[in-house]
Amino acid sequence: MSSELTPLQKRVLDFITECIQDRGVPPTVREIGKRCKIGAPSSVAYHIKQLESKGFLKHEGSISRGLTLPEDADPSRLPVLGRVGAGNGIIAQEDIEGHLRVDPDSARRGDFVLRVRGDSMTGAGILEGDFIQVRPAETARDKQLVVAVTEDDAEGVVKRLRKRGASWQLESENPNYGPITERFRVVGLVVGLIRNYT
Amino acid sequence: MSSELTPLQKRVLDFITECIQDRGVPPTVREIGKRCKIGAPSSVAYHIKQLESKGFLKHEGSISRGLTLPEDADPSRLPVLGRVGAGNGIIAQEDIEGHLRVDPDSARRGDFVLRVRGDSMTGAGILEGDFIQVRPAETARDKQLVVAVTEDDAEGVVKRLRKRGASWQLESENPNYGPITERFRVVGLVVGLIRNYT
DNA sequence: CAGTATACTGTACAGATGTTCAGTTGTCAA
DNA sequence: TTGACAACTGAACATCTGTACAGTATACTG
Repeated sequence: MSSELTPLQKRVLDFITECIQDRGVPPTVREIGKRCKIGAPSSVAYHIKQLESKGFLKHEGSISRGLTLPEDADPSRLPVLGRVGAGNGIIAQEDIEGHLRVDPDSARRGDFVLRVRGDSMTGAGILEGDFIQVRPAETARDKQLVVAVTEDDAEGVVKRLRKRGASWQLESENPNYGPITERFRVVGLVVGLIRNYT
Repeated sequence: MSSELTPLQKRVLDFITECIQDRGVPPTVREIGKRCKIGAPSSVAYHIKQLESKGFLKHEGSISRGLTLPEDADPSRLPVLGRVGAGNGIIAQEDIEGHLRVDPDSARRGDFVLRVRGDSMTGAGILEGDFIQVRPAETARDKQLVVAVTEDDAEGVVKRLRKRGASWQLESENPNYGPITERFRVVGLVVGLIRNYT
Protein backbone atom coordinates (compact mmCIF):
# COMPACT_ATOMS: atom_id res chain seq x y z
CA MET A 1 0.00 0.00 0.00
CA SER A 2 1.26 3.43 -0.84
CA SER A 3 -0.30 5.18 2.15
CA GLU A 4 2.42 4.31 4.61
CA LEU A 5 4.81 6.88 5.90
CA THR A 6 8.53 6.57 6.41
CA PRO A 7 9.74 7.74 9.84
CA LEU A 8 11.13 10.90 8.29
CA GLN A 9 7.93 11.66 6.44
CA LYS A 10 6.06 11.25 9.69
CA ARG A 11 8.39 13.69 11.41
CA VAL A 12 7.87 16.21 8.66
CA LEU A 13 4.11 15.82 8.85
CA ASP A 14 4.14 16.09 12.63
CA PHE A 15 6.15 19.28 12.50
CA ILE A 16 3.80 20.82 9.97
CA THR A 17 0.82 19.85 12.10
CA GLU A 18 2.49 21.30 15.18
CA CYS A 19 3.17 24.60 13.44
CA ILE A 20 -0.38 24.95 12.17
CA GLN A 21 -1.97 24.07 15.46
CA ASP A 22 0.35 25.81 17.90
CA ARG A 23 1.55 28.78 15.90
CA GLY A 24 -1.30 29.20 13.44
CA VAL A 25 1.03 29.58 10.48
CA PRO A 26 2.38 26.71 8.38
CA PRO A 27 6.18 26.40 8.11
CA THR A 28 8.39 27.13 5.11
CA VAL A 29 10.39 24.40 3.43
CA ARG A 30 13.54 25.69 5.10
CA GLU A 31 11.96 25.73 8.55
CA ILE A 32 10.99 22.11 8.02
CA GLY A 33 14.48 21.27 6.84
CA LYS A 34 16.07 22.87 9.87
CA ARG A 35 13.84 21.06 12.31
CA CYS A 36 13.91 17.68 10.59
CA LYS A 37 17.60 17.73 9.70
CA ILE A 38 17.07 17.86 5.97
CA GLY A 39 19.77 19.88 4.33
CA ALA A 40 18.33 21.01 1.06
CA PRO A 41 15.05 22.82 0.51
CA SER A 42 14.52 20.74 -2.60
CA SER A 43 14.69 17.63 -0.48
CA VAL A 44 11.94 18.93 1.74
CA ALA A 45 9.91 19.71 -1.36
CA TYR A 46 10.39 16.13 -2.37
CA HIS A 47 8.91 14.89 0.89
CA ILE A 48 6.06 17.32 0.67
CA LYS A 49 5.21 15.98 -2.74
CA GLN A 50 5.23 12.48 -1.30
CA LEU A 51 2.98 13.43 1.58
CA GLU A 52 0.64 15.23 -0.75
CA SER A 53 0.36 12.29 -3.14
CA LYS A 54 -0.49 10.06 -0.20
CA GLY A 55 -3.24 12.42 0.90
CA PHE A 56 -1.74 13.57 4.19
CA LEU A 57 -1.17 17.13 3.09
CA LYS A 58 -2.58 19.72 0.76
CA HIS A 59 -0.19 21.97 -1.07
CA GLU A 60 -1.49 25.20 -2.55
CA GLY A 61 0.31 26.18 -5.71
CA SER A 62 3.65 27.81 -5.17
CA ILE A 63 2.69 30.36 -2.57
CA SER A 64 4.79 30.67 0.54
CA ARG A 65 3.75 28.47 3.44
CA GLY A 66 1.02 27.02 1.24
CA LEU A 67 0.59 23.89 3.32
CA THR A 68 -2.68 22.82 4.84
CA LEU A 69 -3.94 19.65 6.43
CA PRO A 70 -6.87 17.87 4.83
CA GLU A 71 -10.06 18.32 6.81
CA ASP A 72 -10.30 14.76 8.04
CA ALA A 73 -6.89 15.06 9.67
CA ASP A 74 -8.59 16.96 12.49
CA PRO A 75 -9.42 14.37 15.16
CA SER A 76 -11.94 16.70 16.83
CA ARG A 77 -14.16 16.73 13.76
CA LEU A 78 -16.25 13.63 14.15
CA PRO A 79 -18.49 12.01 11.56
CA VAL A 80 -22.16 11.80 12.46
CA LEU A 81 -23.45 8.36 11.52
CA GLY A 82 -27.01 7.43 10.75
CA ARG A 83 -26.32 3.86 11.79
CA VAL A 84 -23.38 1.71 12.76
CA GLY A 85 -22.51 -1.13 10.47
CA ALA A 86 -22.31 -4.64 11.78
CA GLY A 87 -19.44 -5.49 9.46
CA ASN A 88 -15.79 -5.23 10.24
CA GLY A 89 -15.55 -1.52 9.54
CA ILE A 90 -17.89 0.31 11.85
CA ILE A 91 -17.81 3.55 9.96
CA ALA A 92 -19.19 3.13 6.48
CA GLN A 93 -18.68 6.14 4.31
CA GLU A 94 -22.22 6.04 2.99
CA ASP A 95 -23.66 6.33 6.48
CA ILE A 96 -22.01 9.65 7.27
CA GLU A 97 -24.73 12.25 7.62
CA GLY A 98 -22.53 15.17 8.59
CA HIS A 99 -19.82 16.23 10.95
CA LEU A 100 -19.74 17.62 14.45
CA ARG A 101 -16.83 19.35 16.10
CA VAL A 102 -16.19 18.54 19.74
CA ASP A 103 -13.65 19.74 22.24
CA PRO A 104 -10.20 18.49 21.19
CA ASP A 105 -9.44 17.35 24.74
CA SER A 106 -12.28 14.86 24.73
CA ALA A 107 -11.83 13.51 21.21
CA ARG A 108 -9.66 10.71 20.00
CA ARG A 109 -8.95 9.59 16.49
CA GLY A 110 -11.59 7.11 15.45
CA ASP A 111 -14.41 8.49 17.58
CA PHE A 112 -17.73 9.01 15.89
CA VAL A 113 -21.13 10.45 16.70
CA LEU A 114 -24.49 8.72 16.68
CA ARG A 115 -27.90 10.34 16.88
CA VAL A 116 -30.08 8.81 19.57
CA ARG A 117 -33.40 7.34 18.47
CA GLY A 118 -36.13 6.52 20.92
CA ASP A 119 -36.58 7.22 24.61
CA SER A 120 -35.24 4.01 26.07
CA MET A 121 -32.36 5.72 27.86
CA THR A 122 -34.07 8.75 29.36
CA GLY A 123 -33.28 7.47 32.83
CA ALA A 124 -29.61 7.96 32.06
CA GLY A 125 -30.20 11.48 30.85
CA ILE A 126 -29.98 10.46 27.19
CA LEU A 127 -32.91 11.84 25.23
CA GLU A 128 -34.20 11.29 21.75
CA GLY A 129 -32.30 13.41 19.27
CA ASP A 130 -29.18 13.71 21.43
CA PHE A 131 -25.84 13.10 19.80
CA ILE A 132 -23.61 10.61 21.56
CA GLN A 133 -19.90 10.44 21.07
CA VAL A 134 -18.75 6.85 20.68
CA ARG A 135 -15.28 5.38 20.95
CA PRO A 136 -14.92 2.12 19.03
CA ALA A 137 -14.31 -0.85 21.32
CA GLU A 138 -15.11 -4.53 21.26
CA THR A 139 -15.28 -5.09 24.97
CA ALA A 140 -16.65 -3.14 27.90
CA ARG A 141 -17.01 -3.42 31.64
CA ASP A 142 -20.10 -3.98 33.72
CA LYS A 143 -22.44 -0.96 33.92
CA GLN A 144 -20.81 0.95 31.11
CA LEU A 145 -22.87 2.69 28.47
CA VAL A 146 -22.22 0.99 25.16
CA VAL A 147 -23.29 0.92 21.56
CA ALA A 148 -24.05 -2.59 20.43
CA VAL A 149 -25.49 -4.41 17.47
CA THR A 150 -27.71 -7.49 17.62
CA GLU A 151 -28.49 -9.96 14.91
CA ASP A 152 -31.99 -8.54 14.54
CA ASP A 153 -31.03 -4.94 14.64
CA ALA A 154 -27.79 -4.22 12.84
CA GLU A 155 -28.45 -0.51 13.19
CA GLY A 156 -26.92 -0.11 16.62
CA VAL A 157 -28.45 0.55 20.01
CA VAL A 158 -27.34 2.58 23.01
CA LYS A 159 -27.74 0.60 26.22
CA ARG A 160 -26.12 -0.08 29.56
CA LEU A 161 -24.11 -3.28 29.67
CA ARG A 162 -24.90 -5.39 32.74
CA LYS A 163 -23.71 -8.70 34.02
CA ARG A 164 -26.61 -10.76 35.35
CA GLY A 165 -25.38 -13.96 36.89
CA ALA A 166 -23.20 -15.65 34.34
CA SER A 167 -24.44 -13.82 31.28
CA TRP A 168 -24.32 -10.29 29.96
CA GLN A 169 -27.27 -8.27 28.79
CA LEU A 170 -28.13 -4.83 27.49
CA GLU A 171 -30.47 -2.83 29.69
CA SER A 172 -32.52 0.24 28.97
CA GLU A 173 -33.01 2.98 31.49
CA ASN A 174 -36.71 3.39 31.06
CA PRO A 175 -39.21 1.18 32.88
CA ASN A 176 -41.19 0.73 29.67
CA TYR A 177 -38.41 -1.25 28.04
CA GLY A 178 -37.06 -4.66 28.93
CA PRO A 179 -33.48 -5.88 28.62
CA ILE A 180 -31.98 -7.35 25.48
CA THR A 181 -30.91 -10.88 26.22
CA GLU A 182 -30.27 -12.17 22.73
CA ARG A 183 -26.82 -12.34 21.21
CA PHE A 184 -25.18 -8.99 20.69
CA ARG A 185 -21.82 -7.48 19.97
CA VAL A 186 -20.36 -4.36 21.56
CA VAL A 187 -19.04 -1.93 18.97
CA GLY A 188 -18.18 1.08 21.10
CA LEU A 189 -18.24 2.92 24.41
CA VAL A 190 -20.25 6.07 24.98
CA VAL A 191 -17.74 8.74 25.93
CA GLY A 192 -19.74 11.91 25.48
CA LEU A 193 -23.07 13.51 24.76
CA ILE A 194 -24.03 16.62 22.86
CA ARG A 195 -27.50 18.08 22.89
CA ASN A 196 -28.83 21.10 21.06
CA TYR A 197 -31.92 22.96 22.19
CA THR A 198 -33.30 24.61 19.09
CA MET B 1 -12.42 54.02 23.22
CA SER B 2 -9.60 52.84 21.05
CA SER B 3 -11.08 49.47 20.29
CA GLU B 4 -13.32 50.60 17.47
CA LEU B 5 -12.60 49.71 13.91
CA THR B 6 -12.89 51.88 10.84
CA PRO B 7 -14.82 50.28 7.94
CA LEU B 8 -11.58 49.65 6.10
CA GLN B 9 -9.92 48.06 9.11
CA LYS B 10 -12.93 45.81 9.45
CA ARG B 11 -12.65 44.78 5.81
CA VAL B 12 -8.99 43.99 6.28
CA LEU B 13 -9.70 41.93 9.39
CA ASP B 14 -12.57 40.12 7.71
CA PHE B 15 -10.39 39.20 4.77
CA ILE B 16 -7.64 37.88 7.03
CA THR B 17 -10.20 35.84 8.98
CA GLU B 18 -11.63 34.48 5.75
CA CYS B 19 -8.22 33.43 4.50
CA ILE B 20 -7.33 31.66 7.71
CA GLN B 21 -10.63 29.86 8.03
CA ASP B 22 -11.33 28.98 4.41
CA ARG B 23 -7.87 28.57 2.97
CA GLY B 24 -5.90 27.69 6.06
CA VAL B 25 -3.10 30.10 5.27
CA PRO B 26 -3.01 33.76 6.29
CA PRO B 27 -2.64 36.33 3.48
CA THR B 28 0.39 38.44 2.63
CA VAL B 29 0.26 42.20 2.87
CA ARG B 30 -0.02 42.43 -0.89
CA GLU B 31 -2.89 39.96 -1.06
CA ILE B 32 -4.71 42.08 1.49
CA GLY B 33 -3.96 45.21 -0.48
CA LYS B 34 -5.27 43.73 -3.69
CA ARG B 35 -8.50 42.57 -2.11
CA CYS B 36 -9.14 45.65 0.00
CA LYS B 37 -8.06 48.16 -2.65
CA ILE B 38 -5.09 49.42 -0.73
CA GLY B 39 -2.34 50.38 -3.10
CA ALA B 40 0.81 50.23 -1.07
CA PRO B 41 2.07 47.31 1.00
CA SER B 42 3.27 49.78 3.58
CA SER B 43 -0.25 51.04 3.93
CA VAL B 44 -1.49 47.54 4.68
CA ALA B 45 1.29 47.19 7.24
CA TYR B 46 0.01 50.36 8.81
CA HIS B 47 -3.48 48.88 9.19
CA ILE B 48 -2.11 45.64 10.52
CA LYS B 49 -0.26 47.56 13.18
CA GLN B 50 -3.48 49.34 14.09
CA LEU B 51 -5.42 46.09 14.31
CA GLU B 52 -2.69 44.52 16.38
CA SER B 53 -2.55 47.39 18.84
CA LYS B 54 -6.31 47.12 19.28
CA GLY B 55 -6.01 43.42 20.01
CA PHE B 56 -7.84 42.06 16.99
CA LEU B 57 -4.79 40.47 15.45
CA LYS B 58 -1.50 38.90 16.41
CA HIS B 59 1.50 39.59 14.27
CA GLU B 60 4.46 37.25 14.53
CA GLY B 61 7.75 39.01 13.97
CA SER B 62 8.57 39.68 10.37
CA ILE B 63 7.95 36.23 8.97
CA SER B 64 5.84 35.90 5.87
CA ARG B 65 2.11 35.51 6.46
CA GLY B 66 2.76 35.84 10.19
CA LEU B 67 -0.79 36.81 11.02
CA THR B 68 -2.95 34.93 13.48
CA LEU B 69 -6.21 35.66 15.20
CA PRO B 70 -6.18 35.92 18.98
CA GLU B 71 -7.72 32.87 20.60
CA ASP B 72 -10.79 34.65 21.89
CA ALA B 73 -11.69 35.69 18.37
CA ASP B 74 -12.96 32.16 17.84
CA PRO B 75 -16.66 32.22 18.72
CA SER B 76 -16.78 28.44 19.09
CA ARG B 77 -14.37 28.51 22.02
CA LEU B 78 -16.60 29.20 24.98
CA PRO B 79 -15.52 30.15 28.49
CA VAL B 80 -16.53 27.74 31.24
CA LEU B 81 -17.84 29.72 34.19
CA GLY B 82 -17.92 28.62 37.76
CA ARG B 83 -20.81 30.95 38.45
CA VAL B 84 -22.72 33.69 36.71
CA GLY B 85 -22.47 37.15 38.12
CA ALA B 86 -25.59 39.06 39.04
CA GLY B 87 -24.08 42.34 37.96
CA ASN B 88 -24.40 43.94 34.58
CA GLY B 89 -21.65 41.91 32.97
CA ILE B 90 -22.55 38.26 33.20
CA ILE B 91 -19.12 36.98 32.37
CA ALA B 92 -16.61 38.03 34.98
CA GLN B 93 -13.06 37.28 34.00
CA GLU B 94 -12.21 35.86 37.40
CA ASP B 95 -14.96 33.25 37.14
CA ILE B 96 -13.57 31.63 34.00
CA GLU B 97 -12.44 28.13 34.89
CA GLY B 98 -11.45 27.03 31.43
CA HIS B 99 -12.62 26.81 27.87
CA LEU B 100 -14.65 24.34 25.87
CA ARG B 101 -14.85 24.13 22.12
CA VAL B 102 -18.24 23.38 20.62
CA ASP B 103 -19.44 22.94 17.09
CA PRO B 104 -19.17 26.27 15.26
CA ASP B 105 -22.68 25.88 13.84
CA SER B 106 -24.25 25.89 17.27
CA ALA B 107 -22.17 28.65 18.84
CA ARG B 108 -22.73 32.36 18.79
CA ARG B 109 -20.50 35.12 20.01
CA GLY B 110 -21.22 35.72 23.69
CA ASP B 111 -22.28 32.19 24.54
CA PHE B 112 -20.75 30.66 27.63
CA VAL B 113 -20.72 27.33 29.44
CA LEU B 114 -21.85 26.53 32.96
CA ARG B 115 -21.21 23.38 34.91
CA VAL B 116 -24.36 21.91 36.38
CA ARG B 117 -24.47 21.45 40.13
CA GLY B 118 -27.06 19.28 41.81
CA ASP B 119 -29.66 16.89 40.49
CA SER B 120 -32.65 19.17 40.31
CA MET B 121 -32.99 18.88 36.53
CA THR B 122 -32.49 15.17 36.00
CA GLY B 123 -36.04 14.92 34.66
CA ALA B 124 -34.97 17.08 31.74
CA GLY B 125 -31.94 14.93 31.06
CA ILE B 126 -29.57 17.39 32.71
CA LEU B 127 -27.31 15.65 35.17
CA GLU B 128 -24.85 16.86 37.78
CA GLY B 129 -21.53 17.67 36.17
CA ASP B 130 -22.98 18.30 32.73
CA PHE B 131 -21.87 21.39 30.89
CA ILE B 132 -24.65 23.56 29.58
CA GLN B 133 -24.19 26.08 26.82
CA VAL B 134 -25.91 29.34 27.66
CA ARG B 135 -26.84 32.23 25.40
CA PRO B 136 -27.19 35.50 27.32
CA ALA B 137 -30.76 36.81 27.32
CA GLU B 138 -32.88 38.85 29.66
CA THR B 139 -36.22 37.43 28.67
CA ALA B 140 -37.51 33.98 27.83
CA ARG B 141 -40.74 32.28 26.85
CA ASP B 142 -42.89 29.89 28.85
CA LYS B 143 -41.38 26.41 29.29
CA GLN B 144 -37.93 27.36 28.14
CA LEU B 145 -34.86 26.19 30.00
CA VAL B 146 -33.12 29.22 31.47
CA VAL B 147 -30.29 30.27 33.70
CA ALA B 148 -31.48 32.72 36.35
CA VAL B 149 -30.18 34.43 39.43
CA THR B 150 -32.18 35.12 42.57
CA GLU B 151 -31.47 37.54 45.34
CA ASP B 152 -30.49 34.71 47.68
CA ASP B 153 -28.41 32.80 45.21
CA ALA B 154 -26.41 35.04 42.94
CA GLU B 155 -24.57 32.02 41.64
CA GLY B 156 -27.05 31.08 38.95
CA VAL B 157 -29.48 28.21 38.63
CA VAL B 158 -30.67 26.14 35.69
CA LYS B 159 -34.45 25.76 35.72
CA ARG B 160 -37.47 25.65 33.49
CA LEU B 161 -39.36 28.92 33.27
CA ARG B 162 -43.11 28.48 33.74
CA LYS B 163 -46.04 30.82 33.78
CA ARG B 164 -48.42 29.89 36.59
CA GLY B 165 -51.51 32.06 36.48
CA ALA B 166 -50.34 35.64 36.43
CA SER B 167 -46.84 35.09 37.72
CA TRP B 168 -43.68 33.40 36.52
CA GLN B 169 -41.70 30.86 38.44
CA LEU B 170 -38.67 28.63 38.05
CA GLU B 171 -39.38 24.91 38.21
CA SER B 172 -37.08 21.97 38.77
CA GLU B 173 -37.55 18.68 36.97
CA ASN B 174 -37.13 16.44 39.96
CA PRO B 175 -40.00 15.65 42.30
CA ASN B 176 -37.74 16.24 45.32
CA TYR B 177 -37.46 19.95 44.57
CA GLY B 178 -40.13 22.63 44.68
CA PRO B 179 -40.43 25.68 42.45
CA ILE B 180 -38.66 28.97 43.05
CA THR B 181 -41.28 31.62 43.50
CA GLU B 182 -39.17 34.45 44.87
CA ARG B 183 -37.89 37.28 42.71
CA PHE B 184 -35.45 36.22 40.07
CA ARG B 185 -33.84 37.49 36.92
CA VAL B 186 -33.25 35.52 33.73
CA VAL B 187 -29.69 35.85 32.52
CA GLY B 188 -29.62 33.37 29.66
CA LEU B 189 -31.22 30.59 27.66
CA VAL B 190 -29.92 27.04 27.65
CA VAL B 191 -29.02 26.27 24.03
CA GLY B 192 -26.90 23.19 24.38
CA LEU B 193 -25.53 20.50 26.63
CA ILE B 194 -22.20 18.69 26.68
CA ARG B 195 -21.53 15.66 28.84
CA ASN B 196 -18.33 13.70 29.21
CA TYR B 197 -18.29 10.15 30.46
CA THR B 198 -14.88 9.60 31.98
C1' DC C 1 -2.78 80.83 9.26
C1' DA C 2 0.44 77.21 11.24
C1' DG C 3 0.63 72.88 13.63
C1' DT C 4 -0.65 68.24 14.28
C1' DA C 5 -2.60 63.80 13.67
C1' DT C 6 -4.47 60.32 10.61
C1' DA C 7 -4.48 57.77 6.59
C1' DC C 8 -2.52 56.97 3.14
C1' DT C 9 1.12 56.41 -1.77
C1' DG C 10 5.40 55.13 -4.13
C1' DT C 11 9.73 53.34 -4.20
C1' DA C 12 13.44 50.72 -2.84
C1' DC C 13 15.68 46.92 -0.75
C1' DA C 14 17.35 43.04 1.88
C1' DG C 15 16.16 38.78 2.82
C1' DA C 16 12.88 34.91 2.52
C1' DT C 17 10.90 31.52 -0.31
C1' DG C 18 9.44 27.88 -3.82
C1' DT C 19 11.33 25.75 -7.72
C1' DT C 20 14.44 23.81 -11.07
C1' DC C 21 18.17 21.07 -12.47
C1' DA C 22 22.26 18.55 -12.58
C1' DG C 23 24.38 15.40 -9.74
C1' DT C 24 25.30 11.96 -5.68
C1' DT C 25 24.51 8.21 -2.50
C1' DG C 26 22.72 3.90 -0.97
C1' DT C 27 19.91 -0.17 -1.60
C1' DC C 28 18.22 -3.98 -3.90
C1' DA C 29 17.54 -7.32 -7.66
C1' DA C 30 19.25 -9.71 -11.65
C1' DT D 1 28.96 -5.92 -11.92
C1' DT D 2 25.15 -3.50 -13.86
C1' DG D 3 20.85 -1.18 -13.83
C1' DA D 4 16.98 0.77 -11.71
C1' DC D 5 15.09 3.33 -8.21
C1' DA D 6 14.26 6.17 -4.10
C1' DA D 7 16.22 9.58 -1.29
C1' DC D 8 18.73 12.90 -1.16
C1' DT D 9 22.51 17.44 -1.90
C1' DG D 10 24.03 21.94 -3.69
C1' DA D 11 23.74 25.81 -6.22
C1' DA D 12 21.30 29.11 -8.76
C1' DC D 13 17.27 31.84 -9.82
C1' DA D 14 13.11 34.41 -10.20
C1' DT D 15 9.71 35.96 -7.27
C1' DC D 16 7.58 36.96 -3.16
C1' DT D 17 7.48 39.40 1.06
C1' DG D 18 7.94 42.53 5.10
C1' DT D 19 9.81 46.78 6.17
C1' DA D 20 11.78 51.44 5.94
C1' DC D 21 11.66 55.96 4.37
C1' DA D 22 10.29 60.03 2.16
C1' DG D 23 6.43 62.17 0.84
C1' DT D 24 1.16 63.70 0.07
C1' DA D 25 -3.75 64.77 1.11
C1' DT D 26 -7.24 65.78 4.31
C1' DA D 27 -9.37 67.03 8.49
C1' DC D 28 -9.20 69.16 12.66
C1' DT D 29 -7.36 72.43 16.29
C1' DG D 30 -5.90 76.58 18.26
